[in-house]
Amino acid sequence: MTPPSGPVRSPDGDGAAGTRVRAARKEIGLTQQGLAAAVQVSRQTIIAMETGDYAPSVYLAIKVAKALRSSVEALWDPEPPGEGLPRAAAAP
Amino acid sequence: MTPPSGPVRSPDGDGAAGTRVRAARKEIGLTQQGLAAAVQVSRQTIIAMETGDYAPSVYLAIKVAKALRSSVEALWDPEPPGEGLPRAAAAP
DNA sequence: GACCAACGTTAAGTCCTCTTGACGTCAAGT
DNA sequence: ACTTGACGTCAAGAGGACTTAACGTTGGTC
Repeated sequence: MTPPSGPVRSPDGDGAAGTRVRAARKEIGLTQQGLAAAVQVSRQTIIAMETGDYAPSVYLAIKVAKALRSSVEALWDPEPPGEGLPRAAAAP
Repeated sequence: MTPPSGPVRSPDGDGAAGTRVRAARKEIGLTQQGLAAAVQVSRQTIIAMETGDYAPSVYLAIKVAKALRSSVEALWDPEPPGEGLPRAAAAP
């Protein structure tokens, strides 16, 4: 069975990252428009990011994490550190 | 002038992230197929990531960074830490 | 009431991230 | 010579990340 293609998305699809982004944004007192301006995207993009199951490009995620004084892993990692050791990569 | 839409990409478009991903992969002795299997994407995706100006989704980037025992910022941040303080976000 | 800021939804369009399949090249081993 | 593994390129297709524009709702102020 062929998996659907398209950008890799959150494994659980519950929009948890969007909730964390919104919380971090409010933590530093930014509006959605303010964050949008800070990272040079449209406000619609910020709304989609906060309200939906959305997978931004890594470059946008980095800009957002910096603007929110956080890190990409803190905002988007489905398995926060301490929840389990990284899976050992298979050797060739 | 309307900017072209589509995923946010590397600001300098020089494929530097791909070079870092490849170096990190070789550092731990993985083949492209091995990394592809570890992060559950196709080998073509890994090739595109390493050889082109490519902006993976943040979720794929996190999986790759973990498999390579690194971090998203280390592999994809165009401005590594220490190159400048984060820009202060505008208050509402 | 009017006005404003902030937010959420809808729509249509452009661009790119992924997928599979196939082919070719290179290097090492037998 | 042949075989195998590793890598890079090309093609076509599906899905979605972004864009602008517009509208509606909510809450606060005057």
